[in-house]
Amino acid sequence: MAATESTKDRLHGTLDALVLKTLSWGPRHGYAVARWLEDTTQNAIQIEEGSLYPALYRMERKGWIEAEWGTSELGRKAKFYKLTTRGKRQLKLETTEWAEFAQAVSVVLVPTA
Amino acid sequence: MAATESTKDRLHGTLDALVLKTLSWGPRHGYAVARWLEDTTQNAIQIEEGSLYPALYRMERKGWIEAEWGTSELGRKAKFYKLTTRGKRQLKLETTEWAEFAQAVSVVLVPTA
DNA sequence: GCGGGATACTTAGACTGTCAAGGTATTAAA
DNA sequence: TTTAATACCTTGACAGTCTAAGTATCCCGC
Repeated sequence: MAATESTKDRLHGTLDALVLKTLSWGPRHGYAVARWLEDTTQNAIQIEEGSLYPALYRMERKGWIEAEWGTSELGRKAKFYKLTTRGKRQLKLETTEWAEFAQAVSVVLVPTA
Repeated sequence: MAATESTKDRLHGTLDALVLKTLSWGPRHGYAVARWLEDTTQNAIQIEEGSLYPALYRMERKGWIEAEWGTSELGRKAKFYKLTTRGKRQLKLETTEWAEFAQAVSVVLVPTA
């Protein structure tokens, strides 16, 4: 509700890159990934759990990340994900693509120049 | 194929703004909208017809644009769309949202600053 | 005058990724 | 003992994109 209805749609095809980038700072469990993204973007980006966990499984299947059970900072059971080599490559690729796409959209939407 | 598979996904929730913006320069028919966007972005943004026309119908239903049959520059029957007042408002809104979203994503992906 | 290519619109169907909303379990605080 | 925060998981719905196929017109070259 807070963010406008359509804001969510924009995550399409970008969520993966955001999660990969978050993990590039070191292993984290899912919940922490979501918190970190919200904090870092001052809630501009909010990730629903129903989007996050499926995304993590997806990326694990693709070999971009690896999971391992551990203990969270607060002493709770948690699954820690870490970036693989392929994940790093993928992150690099998606970052470039995002930059190009964002640039193109900006050219259209804000052409005042 | 040319653009990576995920590039397309990024259009999600952005296509409307792009089309509205295109029409803000004056009425155009669908085909011309697609051409203009491709030209302006040097093919970084490619719009499939199966996405474009449904998007136009959707926005017409929402009252953001209005259609009128006319004749194209090449003397062919074509449906010209023009922005309504509500469409202009919507464009403004989506432009702002896009800027915020893109900013947030950039903060995450390119934090080197 | 005939075929091919660009123009221009339409629609059906599949797919994918996000979301909402529910659930489990543990821990700490109230 | 009840509440809230942490942490994970799952189901089902939905929306918007894509692929792919079709219609029709017009122009050009041969």
